[in-house]
Amino acid sequence: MQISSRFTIALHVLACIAVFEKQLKVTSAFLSGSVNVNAVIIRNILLQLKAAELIRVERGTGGAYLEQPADEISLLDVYKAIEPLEKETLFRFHDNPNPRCPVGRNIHGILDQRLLDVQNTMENELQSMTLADILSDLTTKLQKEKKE
Amino acid sequence: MQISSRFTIALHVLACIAVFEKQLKVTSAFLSGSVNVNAVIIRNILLQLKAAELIRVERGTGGAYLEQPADEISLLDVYKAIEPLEKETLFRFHDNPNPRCPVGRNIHGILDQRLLDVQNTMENELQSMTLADILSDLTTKLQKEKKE
DNA sequence: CCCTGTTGTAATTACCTTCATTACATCAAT
DNA sequence: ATTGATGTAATGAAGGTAATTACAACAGGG
Repeated sequence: MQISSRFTIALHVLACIAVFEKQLKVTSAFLSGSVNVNAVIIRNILLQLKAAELIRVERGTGGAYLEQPADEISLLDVYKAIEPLEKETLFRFHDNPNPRCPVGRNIHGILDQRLLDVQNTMENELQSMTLADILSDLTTKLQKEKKE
Repeated sequence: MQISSRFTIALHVLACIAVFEKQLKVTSAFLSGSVNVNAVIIRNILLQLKAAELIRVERGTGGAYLEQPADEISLLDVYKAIEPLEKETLFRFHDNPNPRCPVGRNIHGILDQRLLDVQNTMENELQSMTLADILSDLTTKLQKEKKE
């Protein structure tokens, strides 16, 4: 099972806002064109990013803007804004192990901590990367493009 | 989006096999009773664990057995046996970013490496834990049960 | 004040994955 | 041959993803 593409879409959206917000009005239609998914999907993602206070969206006139500096928006911030993980655990657990089996009645307690460790490790890695890193990679790539 | 419960089911199954294989015939019906999911689900998981050479399954007579020592079966081995992500990545990517947008035509290349780093970090953590660790936790818990 | 462009939001649809369930062929030992 | 188990296919329900249509709410310009 994979993590939904809405996460990478959100990163794409944030990168677009950072790059274009000074030059033009970054609307859901514009973002829809760059990401190439339906504008309603974009708008829902914008709502989630706004709820997490990562961006600001102008209601009537249109346009999205970063609400925090790029180096303070970590990939974990975006991940948590987008992924509505039930009970916050990455790993789903089978519901009703048999309490009359010594393994069945203990497996949940045993695995919970270890799987949480795995999840925390992953989230720490996500926290170590910021939108600024993405933007830095991007300018590097764009400069390479110019040379050719 | 969460990782399928088939992963924790597989760990439950392996723990049961390790605990019971010397005492009784560990059949899919028995495992189904301990895990509390349908026997066909168990059988399919057993097939995947067998394909990964983690267990052996007796065809006509029935019964599953560990094919490797518990301290050589890492949680990553189980994860890879169960989750059919072989060629795919943990993070799904939106398909067709607009190549005429400077962000759109570069976002994939930029994010790929960073998301792969995150995935590798998670997998390394999974590799550091083995079935023997789970069994050790289990015996500790069972001894505590006895005291009460 | 109304028109226009945009956001916020609901509803519908199609598709995919997970898991439960039924059914049955295959197999090994007695 | 009978028995008890595995291997495997097919179907259905439930839930999530994403596309799409539709429209109310809103802000600014003419």
